[in-house]
Amino acid sequence: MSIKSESYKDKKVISIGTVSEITGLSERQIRYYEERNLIFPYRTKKGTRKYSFSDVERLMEIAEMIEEGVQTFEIRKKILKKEKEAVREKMIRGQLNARFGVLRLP
Amino acid sequence: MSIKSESYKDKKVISIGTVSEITGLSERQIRYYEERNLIFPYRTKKGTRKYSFSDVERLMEIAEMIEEGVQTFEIRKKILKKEKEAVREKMIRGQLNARFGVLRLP
DNA sequence: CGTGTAAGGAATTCTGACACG
DNA sequence: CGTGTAAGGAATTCTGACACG
Repeated sequence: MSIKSESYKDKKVISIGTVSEITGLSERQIRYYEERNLIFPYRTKKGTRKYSFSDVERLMEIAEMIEEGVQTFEIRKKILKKEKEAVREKMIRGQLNARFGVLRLP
Repeated sequence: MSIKSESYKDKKVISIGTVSEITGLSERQIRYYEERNLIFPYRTKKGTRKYSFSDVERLMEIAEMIEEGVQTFEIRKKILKKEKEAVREKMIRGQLNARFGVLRLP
C-alpha cells in the first residue's frame, strides 16, 4: 500500500529547470550534488536529467545540511547510512510478510 | 488525508515531451486536446506547458475515448459532468465534517 | 570545496499555417 | 474533426573550463 502509493513520488519526470524553481537551488548546485554522488537523476536518451519528487525532497535536505556547513562527503555518508537502513527495513517486512501474511507497519 | 496525499499527483511539473513519452500521444495531440478544453496545463512565465500526473491520467482516458470514436465535444461534456460530481462530493463531505467531525469516506 | 559565469552546440517548445479528409 | 508536418524563433539543457577562495 504505502509502497504502491509512492509511484508518483518516485517517477523521474521533472527537468532541472523546474527542480531549480521548486528547490530554490541553482542548476549548477544541483549538477554539482550529482557529481558528488548525492543525487541520481534519470538520463533520457538525449542526455537530459529527469528528477522525481523524492529527488526534490532529498535536494532540500542536502541544501539544509550544506547551509549548516556539512560537506558533501559527510552528506554522502549519511545518505548511504539511510539507504542501508531502508533496505534492512524492507527485508524485515518481506520476511514477516512471508511468514505471517501481509501486515501494515507504520 | 486522501486529499493531502495527492499533492504530488496534482503538481504541474512535467513538460510536454515527457508527457508525450508517458502517454504515447504526440505533442500535437496533447496541444490539440488543450485547444478543445479537455486539459489545462500550467504555463510558466516563458510560456512552456507543465502537466501533473493527474493530467497524464486524464490524457490517457481521453486517448481511449478518442480511439472509441468519441468526439472531443462529447469528451468535454463528460469531463464537466465528472467535475460537477466531484464538487458535489466535496461539499457533502465538508458539511458532514462540519457537523460530525472528520470522517473518512471511501 | 562549493558555486558563479561565459561559451558553443544540441535538443525542446511555442505559435500559426497548410494539408488531408 | 483530428492529426501530421515544415518554419522560424525563443528558451532549455549539456559539458568542460576558468575563477574565487
